[in-house]
Amino acid sequence: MGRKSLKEPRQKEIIIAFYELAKKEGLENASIAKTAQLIDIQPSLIMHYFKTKEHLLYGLVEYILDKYLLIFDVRNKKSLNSLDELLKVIERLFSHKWNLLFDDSVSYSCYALTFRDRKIQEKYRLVLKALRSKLEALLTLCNANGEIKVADVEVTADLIFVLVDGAYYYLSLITDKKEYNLKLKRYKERAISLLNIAS
Amino acid sequence: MGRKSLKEPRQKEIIIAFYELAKKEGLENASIAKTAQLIDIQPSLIMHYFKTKEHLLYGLVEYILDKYLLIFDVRNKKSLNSLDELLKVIERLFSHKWNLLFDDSVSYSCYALTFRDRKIQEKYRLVLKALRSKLEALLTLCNANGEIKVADVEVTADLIFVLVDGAYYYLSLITDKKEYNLKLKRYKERAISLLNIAS
DNA sequence: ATTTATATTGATTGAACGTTCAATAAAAGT
DNA sequence: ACTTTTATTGAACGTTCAATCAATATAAAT
Repeated sequence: MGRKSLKEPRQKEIIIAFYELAKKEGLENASIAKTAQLIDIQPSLIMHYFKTKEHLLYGLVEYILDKYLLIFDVRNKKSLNSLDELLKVIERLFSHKWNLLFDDSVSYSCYALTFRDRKIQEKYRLVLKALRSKLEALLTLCNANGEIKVADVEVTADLIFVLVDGAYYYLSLITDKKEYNLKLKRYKERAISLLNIAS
Repeated sequence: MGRKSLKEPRQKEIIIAFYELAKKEGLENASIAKTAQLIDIQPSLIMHYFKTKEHLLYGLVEYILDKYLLIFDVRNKKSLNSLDELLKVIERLFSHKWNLLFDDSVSYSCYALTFRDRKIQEKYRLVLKALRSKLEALLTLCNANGEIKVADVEVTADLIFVLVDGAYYYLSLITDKKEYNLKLKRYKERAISLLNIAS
């Protein structure tokens, strides 16, 4: 009995508003009051769904990290062979805009929290490990199918992500489109060269 | 005439205090009042030397970025040949603790500012480009001395920094010392393998 | 000694912060 | 109709924030 709980959808709505605000003004300037104003509710309602601002922050981090894993959702109508799927994933990794909601500023701010918040650190660790595992599995599959020849799939998967993460640290600063695309292409080719694709 | 200006040393003192505070509590929790308290001065004195908090932040970013360039100050008593110097620089790049004052949390927070502050973005761009240029010069020198054989020094210098930046994005999360050192060694060897060192 | 420029203090401002709480509204089950 | 549970409001709390300003102190030059 009693009223039906709106907890889940309301929490998500609040997190999304908080994220939108953080994208516009920076995570450090995103407040509960402003978030509430954005979706026309009272600040106290946010406190009702998240006991503290810290919990709201946890919600945001989870929301963002969940998006990371979507990179591997490559499926579409036509069933791809494993190599095409792998290449498509790598393509996505280096496109970085596979998700329009992605925001670099907020991402790095959240990542910075990792160093002072154990829970957030653990969340990140899990996701980054999961990403590597997924790529590793894909490499193993392609290996078995004789499409690529990778000696150590763990090392290679790791290295590809190192390339991706390192690439964007620098690419984020490059405004010149030509230079940006040239560098991006280089990095991507470097990653693909690690695969030893069977000819 | 009039009193001698203390501007430079005082500003530096304030920036360092602000940095220490940011290291402890996170950049987003570092305030002017707390900084003042740390070095036993009035908050208004900080406002005297930095018109706004924004300017204090600029000071901090410059202070941090200046440290980056110290990686290349490898000189000591014995004069090294160019290859040894190069290897020492790479060693440092992958040690990441060449400077005890370095703090990852504050670094990523500052980097996040890049996306919403043009001036900070420009500062970062300049420094990251300078770092690559310096490594490039070193590679060119070693090439000329026949110690290495690098086809495109620009591409290689860039790639080494991509490896460094990408490596630490993941390494920061690894608490297990063994795994940390193993991964670090891998990344470093991968970078060195790009050099084609003459045997 | 006086002038001049800078250093530093200390009080104060208004706005924004996260959080609390009591009160009311709305919806579900009995 | 009554109970129970959750949703939501709106006012208020004390604290901290960046910033302002007038007043005083200090040190150099004349």
